[in-house]
Amino acid sequence: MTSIKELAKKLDIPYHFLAKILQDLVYKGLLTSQKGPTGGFALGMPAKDITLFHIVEAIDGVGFTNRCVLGFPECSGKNPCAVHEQWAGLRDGIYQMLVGRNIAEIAKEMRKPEYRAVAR
Amino acid sequence: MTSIKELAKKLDIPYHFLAKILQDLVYKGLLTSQKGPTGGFALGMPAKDITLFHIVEAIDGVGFTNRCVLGFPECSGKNPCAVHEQWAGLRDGIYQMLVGRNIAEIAKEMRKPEYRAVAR
DNA sequence: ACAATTTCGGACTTTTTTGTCCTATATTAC
DNA sequence: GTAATATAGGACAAAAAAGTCCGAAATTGT
Ligand code: FES
Ligand code: FES
Repeated sequence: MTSIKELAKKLDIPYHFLAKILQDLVYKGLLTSQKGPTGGFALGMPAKDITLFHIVEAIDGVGFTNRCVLGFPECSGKNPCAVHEQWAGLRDGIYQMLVGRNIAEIAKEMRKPEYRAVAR
Repeated sequence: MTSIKELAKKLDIPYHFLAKILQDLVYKGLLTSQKGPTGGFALGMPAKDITLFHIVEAIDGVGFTNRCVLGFPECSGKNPCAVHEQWAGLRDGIYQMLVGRNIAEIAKEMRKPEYRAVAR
């Protein structure tokens, strides 16, 4: 269990700002939380099972998987846009990229101090 | 030359709303414009030369071509993120998809009434 | 020169997103 | 049971984005 206070200090971002993010992630199911002393936040499932796709789903949404990339009302082979075929392949590639990585692996890879989350 | 009035009617979107978009596209170089009667807007270069990439560049920006897809401060082989390699391929695929289509081709393909731009 | 038409660019308003703060509620240890 | 500590959730504020409007400037035809 990690508390907001602790995490906010480590990440050097405002307490209340972080609080809202974490609470949202609890709501989305990615984290669990516990109140009271010794309370805090923890992963909602084993790190091995949390993929980048889960995170993108919680933070940005995954509408890209079924929406037309050119913005047309629907994406289907019935009425394909100019890049429908090409996009189908790329979209699948992105999906595979996201589901193929879990945060247990990633955490292991990212043990270098150079890696710091940053506001886009 | 097409006027705002005419286009707004065809697309069934507010006049002033469209005006701002067109003026922005002139500023970005995608369109040219002329004032006065018989004035209006026209393509800034031959339709054959305007690719989807130009349009994405003008509307959304093309930061995706050199930014880390996970949001880290920089994207380079020196300090690759967990999906840097995979993303490099996909990113290039997207780029090729965008530069490989010009609006002359697309216009020809999209002569069907089913195709209507829509606010996402 | 004048009147009509059309874009230009900034001001303004509204809506959405982002960020902050405060009170309530749950949990723990004593 | 009480005090301390932690998250929950809504209210509030600020900032950004999206959309609207209007007067100015340019162009055309008479
Ligand atoms: S219709 Fe455009 S991506 Fe499928
Ligand atoms: S470092 Fe993340 S995509 Fe290159």
